[in-house]
Amino acid sequence: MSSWIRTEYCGELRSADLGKKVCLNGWVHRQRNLGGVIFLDLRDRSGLVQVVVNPEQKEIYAIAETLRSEFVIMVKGVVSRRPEGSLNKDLPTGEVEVLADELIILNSAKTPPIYVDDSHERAANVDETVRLKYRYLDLRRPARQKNLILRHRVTKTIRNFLDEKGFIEVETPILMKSTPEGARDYLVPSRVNPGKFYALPQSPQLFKQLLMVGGLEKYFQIAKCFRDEDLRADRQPEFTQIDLEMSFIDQEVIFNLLEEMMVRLFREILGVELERPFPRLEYGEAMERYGSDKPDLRYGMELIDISSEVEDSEFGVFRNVIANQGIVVAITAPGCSAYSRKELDGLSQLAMKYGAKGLAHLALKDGQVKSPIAKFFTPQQLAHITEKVQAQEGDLVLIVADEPTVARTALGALRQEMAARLGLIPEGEYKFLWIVNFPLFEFDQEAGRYVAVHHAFTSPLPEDTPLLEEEPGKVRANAYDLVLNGMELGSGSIRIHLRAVQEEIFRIMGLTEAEAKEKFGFLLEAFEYGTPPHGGIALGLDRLVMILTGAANMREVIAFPKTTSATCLMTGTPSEVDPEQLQEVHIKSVANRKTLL
RNA sequence: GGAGCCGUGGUGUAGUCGGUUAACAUGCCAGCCUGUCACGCUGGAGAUCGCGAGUUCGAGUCUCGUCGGCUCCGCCA
Repeated sequence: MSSWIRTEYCGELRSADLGKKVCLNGWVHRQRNLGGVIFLDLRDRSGLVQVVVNPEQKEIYAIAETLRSEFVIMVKGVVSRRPEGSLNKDLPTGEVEVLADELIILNSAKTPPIYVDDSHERAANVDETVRLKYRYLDLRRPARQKNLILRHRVTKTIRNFLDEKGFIEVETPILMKSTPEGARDYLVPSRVNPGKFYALPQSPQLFKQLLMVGGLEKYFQIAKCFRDEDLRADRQPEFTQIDLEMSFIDQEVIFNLLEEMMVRLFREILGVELERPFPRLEYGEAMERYGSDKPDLRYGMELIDISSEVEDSEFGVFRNVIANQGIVVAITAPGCSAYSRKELDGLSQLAMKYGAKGLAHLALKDGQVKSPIAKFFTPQQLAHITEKVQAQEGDLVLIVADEPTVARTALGALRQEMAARLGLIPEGEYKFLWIVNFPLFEFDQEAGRYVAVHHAFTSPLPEDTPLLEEEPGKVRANAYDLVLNGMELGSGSIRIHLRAVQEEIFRIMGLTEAEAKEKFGFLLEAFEYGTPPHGGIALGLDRLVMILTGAANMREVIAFPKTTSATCLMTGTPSEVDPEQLQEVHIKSVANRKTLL
């Protein structure tokens, strides 16, 4: 028998191929046995084509009768035009069919526990537990493959782009040193160094800076990163960054590069033209106007400070908040004046999740302002408020009074919720922006010290460096975030390249000289050997692909993702290991001791 | 660490006020059917209702616990 290796992909056959003798490999997507003729939908990565097996072909007809879903087969035959009236316009290959004259079963298959056929929603509706356990079957679904193929095109486009721009892709270690600050590390015990541990990188940060010291000048990497923190829909414990770093540059160089990269990417992947330059927003302004450092600019509904409108009112809650350096902020939800008590309670609970103590509201209906708190305000005060927030008849004004960050964050969450409920978020729009001038430090109450907002290697803005000594909390950072549609897509900074500055930052963060030397001595030393000014950025590839595919969850764009509890249902990761293995790496587990106590 | 939602044949769901035979669709198996394409028709098998306690004459249904999944807060420089 001649070769069974495919000559064509199923989904690519067209009328132009009529008369061609082809050999196909793939999975039986569906079998339709009409009692005489048998139709097979044969599926491979490229799509489906209909195969016809006629009873006259006795040998292969007998085989075709035994075929079941997901059997792996080889079919040889001639591409033929379908008879008049039996064309399928819903299928790209719908004008043709393959008349089988050879058919062999390469492998049989048990009945799949999930639907591979996603012609209907049922495939996507199968419980995710089952789909994660049988991930290899879930991956056969065209919708899944589409995401992975798009992801491939994204990384390919980015590699080409950065290569054209003179970047060198360099791999950095996966086994590296645990460093303080930041997320929890995944630890790997060392067998040959008893009691010592490697850590998996949270990002290649230090290595990419050392590559700049090493004179590479332009580096990038599609880098796996690991953070042992709790998961979210857009957070996996291992994820991928598009990581890059450049020497002899400033912020503008990075912005230009990234904007050009995004323009290229959205054009090639989605056929969407992005507008440049991307808008820039100061961190403080973003918080004030949107209650978020990653605002979604696809809709308005901005936060409005009404502190001065309410400070003279009879409402004690507002007055107290203002007296204690707090603020009163509001948003206007158009057309929501008829919200029920229950709906308002729901919004109130949302606000409280973000630390707000409550949520006040004003409903503008029947030409009046209706609200449980209306009695504390004069008609004139109410008019001032509704005017300030530009509320009209039929609108609902939501008000949070609290310490500034809490008030804004809570109301920012409400802004997002209301926009979603009211359908104000347009699909197919991509609103990029840069957030700039982040604070360099924030004071961590729990730790009782300053911690870096971005990371410890971020340089302060030159004009703010005089403040380092006296008021570290007021120093702004040479750092920036790239935000897209309310998602933090990337984060970067111009780094410190002077030893003295780096030591000062460590000192402010509460590291003693000895600690700094022990943890980061190699970096400090490197800075003494001609380190160029440098900076860079890292983009979350998974998040980028989520937006490009419209995925609601990161699991949809990762081939083998983890569950919310950081496990893999297919392989059963993580798992216990043999006591011998533990002994070899000098580890004794106390996991069970806790439960016994 | 905390909150919420979910868990019923392979899969997706229904299951009333707690009432004895757990329903429907799809998938699966068998038979019939020569132009279907989510083929059709007929018949059949398939569930101790996630697990464990408790309340009750009686629990898929109520209570408590536990496990798993998902979403969110904290956390994620």
